[in-house]
Amino acid sequence: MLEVGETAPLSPKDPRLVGLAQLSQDMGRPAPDKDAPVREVVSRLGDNWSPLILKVLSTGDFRHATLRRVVGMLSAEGEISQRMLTLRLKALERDGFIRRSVDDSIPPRVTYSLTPLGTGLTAELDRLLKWIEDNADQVQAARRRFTP
Amino acid sequence: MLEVGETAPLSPKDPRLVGLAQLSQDMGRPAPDKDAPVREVVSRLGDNWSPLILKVLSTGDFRHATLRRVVGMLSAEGEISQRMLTLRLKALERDGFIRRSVDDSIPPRVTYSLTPLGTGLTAELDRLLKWIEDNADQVQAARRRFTP
DNA sequence: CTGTATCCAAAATGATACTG
DNA sequence: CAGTATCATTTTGGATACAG
Repeated sequence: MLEVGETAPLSPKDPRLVGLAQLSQDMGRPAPDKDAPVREVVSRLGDNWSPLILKVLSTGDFRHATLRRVVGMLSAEGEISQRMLTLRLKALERDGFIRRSVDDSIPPRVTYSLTPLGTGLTAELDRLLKWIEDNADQVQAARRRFTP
Repeated sequence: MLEVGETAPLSPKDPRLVGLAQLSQDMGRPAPDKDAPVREVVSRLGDNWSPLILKVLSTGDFRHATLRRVVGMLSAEGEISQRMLTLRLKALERDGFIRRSVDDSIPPRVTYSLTPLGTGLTAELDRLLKWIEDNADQVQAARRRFTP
């Protein structure tokens, strides 16, 4: 019964674990913290629509139908379904990134806009997008180089 | 046949469209550019495991089994399945963010580490995570305030 | 116009067994 | 040890019809 490879190791004194302690905090204390905003927000940013919605709203306020058309025009996925748009908007509103304003005309006019918090998030998002954009060549080069 | 609401508008002179032009570039030229790294990489960052894998690797090199255990320990989702770990690692390797090194002992020893590109991405990711962390209170406050 | 409800297809993930 | 293959389950998203 020999200990092969790394079956047993990972002792508490492993130097790699030191850096991991803080990370553990960031991703949600104890660990099974499903609602940790960090986790959820990042996950939101990873869906196909939320970043695009945020970016579009960063150029001005939009009403539901218009927003849908503009998002659809900019997306590689084609049109966003009305359902998805509603879902995403609601999630973003819930987290305080966008504001939903209704006026009481008939038919009602609903306008979406970024909150200050949403503006902040979008700014961060822009930084990330810019980095990826700046390094897109390297990514594509790596892909060509890659052999499965 | 009156034009109700925003059915017709969005004329070329709409000031909001100006800001959108650049965005259109960023998200993939023409538009239906599915492989645009920007889109794919962001989407990768949005899955539950990739960011965690990157962050763990940023603390040092790891072998497959160890990485799996460490990631599992830090995740709110519990263990990562062997399959998912393999899938994520392959995707990250394909894009040039991590390196897979095999030595020819028996059994083979496979080690994963960040590439310089991966280190850069992780740094950007950290900035974003930090922003979210710093604003987590506001997000949670918004959630409590939110009424469906 | 701005959504909600329902049904259905597709994608992501996990569990398990198996291989070099 | 490090993976692959396969199947079951969950999650996600789209289409459509309908309501205030």
